[in-house]
Formats: sequence, C-alpha cells, structure tokens
Amino acid sequence: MVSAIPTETYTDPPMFRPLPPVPDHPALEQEILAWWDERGIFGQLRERNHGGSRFSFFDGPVTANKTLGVHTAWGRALKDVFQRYKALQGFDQRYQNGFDCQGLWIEVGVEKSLGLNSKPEIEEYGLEKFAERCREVVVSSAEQLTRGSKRLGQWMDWGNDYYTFSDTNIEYIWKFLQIVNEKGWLYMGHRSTEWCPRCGTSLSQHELSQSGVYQDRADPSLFVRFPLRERHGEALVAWTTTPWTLPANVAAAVKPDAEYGRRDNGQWVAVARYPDENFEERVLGSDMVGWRYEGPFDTLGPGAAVDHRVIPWEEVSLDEGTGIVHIAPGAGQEDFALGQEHELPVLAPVDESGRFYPEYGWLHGLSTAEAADQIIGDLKERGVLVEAGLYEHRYPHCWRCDTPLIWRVADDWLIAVDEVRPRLLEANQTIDWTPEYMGKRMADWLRNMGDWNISRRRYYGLPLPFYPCSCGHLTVVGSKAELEERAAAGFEQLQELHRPWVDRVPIRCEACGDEEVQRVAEVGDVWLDAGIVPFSTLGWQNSEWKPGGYATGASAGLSGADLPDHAYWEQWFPADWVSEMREQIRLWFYSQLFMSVVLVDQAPFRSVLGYEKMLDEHGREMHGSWGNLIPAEDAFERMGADVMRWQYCQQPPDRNLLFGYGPAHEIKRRLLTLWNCVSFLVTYASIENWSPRFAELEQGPYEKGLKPLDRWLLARVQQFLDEATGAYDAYLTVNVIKAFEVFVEDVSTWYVRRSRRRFWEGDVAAFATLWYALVQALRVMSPVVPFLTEHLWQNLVAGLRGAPESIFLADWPEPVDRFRDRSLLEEVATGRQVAELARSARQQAGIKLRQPLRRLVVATGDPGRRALVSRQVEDLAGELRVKEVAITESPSEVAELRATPKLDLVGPRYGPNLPELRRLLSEGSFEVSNGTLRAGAFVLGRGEFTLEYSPRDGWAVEHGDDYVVAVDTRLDDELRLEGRVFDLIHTVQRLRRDAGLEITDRIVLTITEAERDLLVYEGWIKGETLATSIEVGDSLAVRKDE
RNA sequence: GGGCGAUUAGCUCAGCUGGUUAGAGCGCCGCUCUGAUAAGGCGGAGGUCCCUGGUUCGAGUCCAGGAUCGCCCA
Repeated sequence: MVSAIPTETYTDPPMFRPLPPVPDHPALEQEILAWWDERGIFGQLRERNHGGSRFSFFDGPVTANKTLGVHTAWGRALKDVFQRYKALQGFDQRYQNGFDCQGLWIEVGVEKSLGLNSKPEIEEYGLEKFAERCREVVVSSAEQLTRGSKRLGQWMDWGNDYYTFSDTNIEYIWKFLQIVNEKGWLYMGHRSTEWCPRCGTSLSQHELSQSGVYQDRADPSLFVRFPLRERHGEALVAWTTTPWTLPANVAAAVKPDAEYGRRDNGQWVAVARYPDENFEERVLGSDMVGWRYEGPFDTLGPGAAVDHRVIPWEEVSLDEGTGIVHIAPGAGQEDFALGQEHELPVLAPVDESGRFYPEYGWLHGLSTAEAADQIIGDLKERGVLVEAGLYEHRYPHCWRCDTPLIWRVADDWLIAVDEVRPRLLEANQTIDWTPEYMGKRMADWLRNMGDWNISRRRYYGLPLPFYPCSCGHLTVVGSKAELEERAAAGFEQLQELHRPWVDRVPIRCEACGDEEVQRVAEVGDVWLDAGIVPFSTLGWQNSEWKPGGYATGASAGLSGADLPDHAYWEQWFPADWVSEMREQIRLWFYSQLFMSVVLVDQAPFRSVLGYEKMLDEHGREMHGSWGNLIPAEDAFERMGADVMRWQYCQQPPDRNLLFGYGPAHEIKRRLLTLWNCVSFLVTYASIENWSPRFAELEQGPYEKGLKPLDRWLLARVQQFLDEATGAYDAYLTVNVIKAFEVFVEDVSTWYVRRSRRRFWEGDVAAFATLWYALVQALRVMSPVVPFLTEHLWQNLVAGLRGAPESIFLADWPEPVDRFRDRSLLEEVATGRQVAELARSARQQAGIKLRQPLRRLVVATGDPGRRALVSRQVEDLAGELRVKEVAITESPSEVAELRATPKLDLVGPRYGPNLPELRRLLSEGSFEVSNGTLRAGAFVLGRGEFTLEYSPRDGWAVEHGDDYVVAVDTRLDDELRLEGRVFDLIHTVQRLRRDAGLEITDRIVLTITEAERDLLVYEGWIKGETLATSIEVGDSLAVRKDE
C-alpha cells in the first residue's frame, strides 16, 4: 500500500559492513552457530510457530553405534531443509530426533571391541556386563551424532530424543505383538532359514535385502556319484556347491519331463547338459522317480537310516550341474519345502554356530567351511567324487559381520502376513512417493514378501514377551504393568526390559495358572524397534501426559522427552512427511507401515522423499580402506556445512550422489557469485550512504524512480519465488537450486552489469531493487544454506528498524503481485538473446567489446518481436557498444539468403529425390515469393523450409531461431579514437586496482606522448578514472591525489 | 539364475513422438568484459553416440542379437 510509505529517507547512516573477497565458510558457520545459540533463535522460532498449523515429521532412528558420516549427513540435511522451510511458513513442528539402540548393529560392534567372537563367549562374559557395554556405546555414539548434526546446522529438539531401547518403546512393541497374537497371526515356524553361524541366529528376508549381502564368491563345485541300489554298477551324478550339506542328503531330484541318459560307465545325467555324448540308455525323469540309491554319507549314523530315493521337481535347472539335484531338507530352503511335499526326513547336521553335531562322527565340531575339505577328501578316497572344481556365484553374507550364511532348520517366531497384505497394499496407495518408482518398489515387496521372522537368538534387543506354557497355552504380555501383575517372581530386580533381567521374571500361565512359565530366549527384529516409533513416541495409548516420561528403562537419564497422551497422537499422526534412503523401503518404511496398518489400519505417513546411494566423486563406493571415505569432520573443515548441504540438495534423488571436494569447489564458485553481488551492493551503498527500509522487503520497493530494468528484476523475483516455493512443496531441492542459479546469474550478468553506472551515481531505485532481489533470494535459500544466508542477513537486514534479528524469524517471502510482468520478462529475454548473438558476431569478426561500432542491425520477420526488441535498444546499444540499433524486417542489407528444407515435412513427399533438392538449395538455385519456395521442380510451401543468412562485406552476422543480428565492422577515425579511450580507461582502472586504491580515491593520471591525442576526451577520461588532473609523461601511471 | 534399466566428449550427464553440422557443466587452450567478481562472456580442441545386423529417403533415437555395467529379486 503506497499510502503507508514511511517518511524516512534513504540517508540513514551507512549500515553495511564490507565483505572480504571470499567467504570463509567454516569460520562464519561457527560464528553463526554460536550466535544462534546465544540468541536462542531456534527456541524463538518454535515459540512463534507454537500452536500454528502442524507439519508432522518422523525422524527415522539413526543407529547409535558410530559418529556422524557424510552419508548420514545427507539425510539429516534434507530433513533439516524441509523442517526449516515449513518453519518459515509458520508450521508447528516436533523436531524429535531418534536413536536406534538395540540389535545386531550394536551387539556385533561391542563383541568386536571386547574381543568376543561367539555366543558362548558373550554368555561367559556375562549378559549384565554385556548389556551395560551396549548401552555405553549408544550413549557415546548419541553424543557424537548430536555434535555432528548440530555442526551440520540441523535444528532438532536435542536432548529430547527418543531411544528405541527405552522401556516405553519396548512396551509399545509388546502391545503390538499381543494384538498380533490376538488376531491369530503369531506362530512359531519350523522351517529352513538363512542363518549366520557367527551370530548364531536366523535372519529375516528384509535383512537379506540390504546392499552388500549378496557378494561374489568362489565355492567348491562337486559332482558326486550316488550309486543306485537296484541297478548294479549304475549311479546318479549330482552336483552341489555346498559340500557340507551332503551328509544331510535324503533325496535326489530330477526334472520329470527332461531326458536322462546313462553313460557307458553307468553314470546317469541329464541329456540336455551333455548333448554331444553317447548314452547307452535314455529315460524320462519321471521314469526315474522312486529309484533308490546309497546316500553319500550313509557311513555316518543319521544318513544310514534314510531311504534315499529319486523325487520329481519341476524347478530342476538344466542350465548348470547335471540335471540331478542333491536334496538336503535340513540344509536348504527349497529342499526343505520339497521335503515337506514329499514327506522326506529332515537331517539337521549343524548346530546354531554352524558346527556338526556329535552324531556325524568324524565331522563332529567342524564348521561348514572346515568340513568342506575333509568331505571332498573322503569322497575322493571312496571313489564317489566324479569331479571337483570351483564355482563363482553370488552368495548371501551376514549384513553385520559378513560371514557367509548357511541354511538351517530352526524354530522362529513369525507373523503371518497374508491377511494383512491387501491392507498394506491399500495403505501404500495413499502414500505420495518421491521418486515415484520407490512406491512401486514398496508395492512389489508387499506383494511378494513372506511371513515376517521376528525372532533373533541374541542378547541385547527387544525381549519377545512370549511365555509358552507346558499346558500348550501361549501368554503374550502386553506391557510392563501386565508383567508385574503376572510375575511369579523376580520383578523387583527388573531394572530395565532387557536380558538378563527380564529372563528372571517367570509368570503365571493365564490358562492353567502354572507359576513357572519362562520367557522364550529370543529377542526381536530391530525393525520392530523402529517401526513402532509413530506410536511409542506420540503416546498412542497413554491416558495421561507424563513430562519427561519417555526416559524409561535403558534410556533413563539420556532423554528428557515427554510421554504425550493419546490426544497428542491424534494431532501428530500420521506424519506429513518422512525421508530416508532407498534401502528403507523394505526396512523402516516397511516396518512402520506394517505396524501401523495392524494397529490402526492406516499408513503412518502421507509422503516420502527417498534418495539413492552416495558414492565418491568418481562414482566409486566410499571405503575407509580405499582411502576415499570423507569423514564428516574433514568435510566441515574443508568445504563447510553449507557447501555440503548444497551438494546434498543439488542431487536429483533418483540418482546416486557423487560426493566430494571437486563438486564442492564448483559449488563454492556459484555461491561466490551471490557473495559478489552482495559485496557490490554493500560497497556502493556505503559510498552513497544508502540504507534500506525493512517495509520494502514485504511490499517491494516503492514505485518512484523505478526504471524498466528494475521492474524486470522485480518481476524476476516474483517468478523465482513461485518457482522455488513450488519446488520445495514438491520436495525437490534440486529444482530450488536450479531456479536460484538462473536467478543469480540474471542478477549478476544482466541487472548489475547493465546498472553499474546507476550505483556509482547513487540511484536509490537501483539500490532498493537490488537489495530487495538479493534479500529475497537469501530468504528462499536459507533452508538450504542457513549459515551463509543468516550471515548475509545480519549484514543486509538485521539492523533495520522493524527487522527480525534472524532470517529464520522472518517468515517465508510472499510474492508481490503488482510486480508480476510476463511481457517484461519476455522482452528482456529477447534483448539478452539478441545481445548474445551480437557478442558472438563481434567475436567472430575479431572486434573486442571495448571498440565502439557504428551500427547493430536486428532483423526479424515477426512484428511482435520487433516491438520487443525496440524497447531494448538502449540496453543493447550500451551492452554492445554501438552508436545505433536498427530493427528491420529483412536482413538483406547485411546478409544473403539461404534456404533449408524442413526434412520432417518435405522428406516423406520427395523421398529419394531429397538429395537433389538439397543440392539446388545449397547452390542458391531457388526463389522465394509469397512464402513459397521454388527450386527446379520442387515447390515448398510456407513452413516447409527455413531461411538463413550469410554476411555481406563489412558485416558480421549471427542468427538464432528468431533473429538475424549483424554488426557493422567498419571502423572510422572517430571510432578508433573512442576505442583507444576505452582501452586507456580500462588500463587505468587496472592500475588503480593494482595500486590498491579505494574505489573513491581521486588520482593524478600520467599518460604518454603517444596518447596525447586522446585528450580531446579529457573530461570523459577524468570522469571515468576519478582523475583530478592529467599530465603527459614518460609512461602511463596513476598516483593517489592526496 | 530371473526381472528392470543403462551404455553419448577426459569426467558427470541432456538429447521429446526418427530429421540438416549430436549438446550442457567441469577440466584444457585462446580471446574477452570488469569502478563487485578468485567470477562472468565468446570461441577452440576433444565423439566409432558400446558392437553387429535390420527397417527407412534419413537412425544417437525404432527392431533383433551380442557385449559391458548398475539396480531389484533369489
């Protein structure tokens, strides 16, 4: 509102501080961090937004077993960017950080640090002490992660973090499991699972999905004879890559419809595998079914009792091996399933540490790897080994300790998923995924996943609250209070819900009342810990709010987080947004979705931003041992948090991020352009004693004195605000940065470049316009680069009357409608396009920009475009240093016509005759009239060809799609003299700068005899170089006029 | 082993439904602008568009086969 213009003038004392030539990012970041802290800016921001509309975000718990790495910092930066953006828009937020504190991640690290390497050693060490060590790791890691995150600029409610090992978190999972049991989905499965012999536990399907699990590896490749009982001298030849499974063999599978042949030595193999061999007898696989054979290790006890026979299996591969597959239901997943189908006995050869049981005789105590060599030797000795070699294949490894996995039949607790599956798929439909394909990945996974194996035979994890009684009843305890109520003993020593303490609390069976019911030994999958967060941290089932009440069990003393009540949960569930790396689709995103659908039949979040992997700047994985891992500390020191954040935000989330110092250097240069623009403003504002008014930030500069170029920049600001806001709303920071880079480029290379003189002359409209444009840009970019923008805000804005002390207390910038002007944007774009063509033409002619020229001709057939250009002649003349700009319809004055056919239109008509047409056109044998082109027998209508131009003598021509631009290259004496004056001025400015003079210093200028003729322009030279007098001497020199 | 995607300049990547001489950024070389710029601008060098065949007047683009890489699933 114009009437509200304050009456202050622009002559307040200069308020700006000069900028150093280059920002020292790490130093200014430390200053800003300290200042934010001192002024409590984040607290003020939260206070302001308190009670406003809510933006709910759930932080996926970071595993507290490490310091902050540049990988983790990526996600943290994105989380911070959007929380800051939403905060600037006034949204109330929770800012709760979370730590993941249990499970194999933690345990394995502690084991290593204690030098323990097996479960018996842990038990010998003592579970109590072991649990304490695990907690210590969490405590120190949480401190480190917090410190690093703060340095990154992440604003969270530090100190009120949630810890997944709190009793509260555990109780909520207990409740979940109780509900799962009530629905009848909980069961104990007896099946073959992937098993880590070192960790002594089975793993779940989703744990196998993590990167690095499947690795290339060479295993033995054995072809073994299984002698047939009823066919003397004949044998099946089976193939295996896991020798240790042979003692567990109970059957051999053949493909029923495949043909098998007997070699002259009695060996049976699939004909398709050995097409060039001669076979003495051929039968179908189905005919072999039921054949009995001697097992490979019938000499050892368990095998001897088995009736080994041939079974049919459609899945037998004819691409490798012999087409006869060795089946060991106790040591393979498919084998186990097949075993169920054919009612085969299950021989389980190894214990939970992967070592052979005593009944396997001389194999007793050997690991699967150790046994391999001995088994091969034994087979060889007994003459049943046909061939042994090596086989390269992808093989699964433990995601934590990298041990090759084995298959083992075990009892696991599982959640049946078939009944929930359709509801999960439905809930997934309600989620807005970015990038979109990640949602499809989730749907694929949901469609195909098997039952969820939730039990792990470990120590420091969620204790599964399962109490199976000898009477057959399973009690699932749903809370600590319930445990207390049912406890038969030991409740008083229960310091936290962890082993070993919880194991010492037997309960009374809820069915028969037996008082000796023990908890199962297993702990839970870590993803239960993380998946319950949307409930456990928001007080889903709490009747009352407990201040500081989240700090229960192991998290006592670590967190000050409140335990909210159900009303709070209603307000903050579901999350508006979550963001994690792609792997979390099958991990955290999944477990959250699963638990949420089970509990409330709804997705726990509305939108997701996922992102791909981080690699080094050359595209290689980062590894400590390769020397290309960048510690976050180094990155903070060498590039600074802003540059790191920029690098993260610049990345399209659907592609891997190539992170490093090379890209960082490039980013610093881009930020420098912004820095220089601010520096320019600060320099001249100080000289001219110009000071901005804060009100003009919201309303835009007051109209008086605005030039078209100012209005253009103001229109660009509005456009930029729209683009950037849209990009943030779509969670695509990469588009925010793209829009910003173009904008800064426009400010620097067009607005400032064209307006310099106005700043020297103290034009307040120019100052107000540039200040507005730069400050709005700072505000838009503040979520991405909070330090740099805050630093510059402190200089450009903070001291003004009515201005917030921090850029983060200044709300989100609103576009000002009256400055929107699409036609002006188009007009300037046109002018710049023409300028670019003209610069290119000058360059071709070898005439530098300092040399003035007579004439610039712009030709275009479009009257609308001529009008656009006509409004830009002043800027064009100045930019291109020409005395006159002429706009014409036809370029015939400056260039000669050439025609080119539009092949997509003309090609289909003339087909093979096309080369002839192109020959005629290239020779210039054509005429154009009324929009029709005739060349020989060819006739091209309007739009079927384009015209181009080659320069006439004395002209340099360049053309784009819409314009032909020509500069008159002929020089006369006047032009030459002016050119020399520009050269002189340029050289003097250089000398001034080299002499370290201030921009406002006056000088005495000495020129040489050869330049005396330039003195006809003495006033001009004096004005440009701030010379008070000009002398003629031996050499060109400047000296400060004292 | 199955599925999906990719392969374009030294590096990182654009190239829509086929259309003249294949582009950008970075790096390199030359020129240039600068009264903010360690930036910017203009130009140059640099390409077997992975290979082989096919369709077409015309293929980086479409089709088939192959090679290599990545991801997902086992």
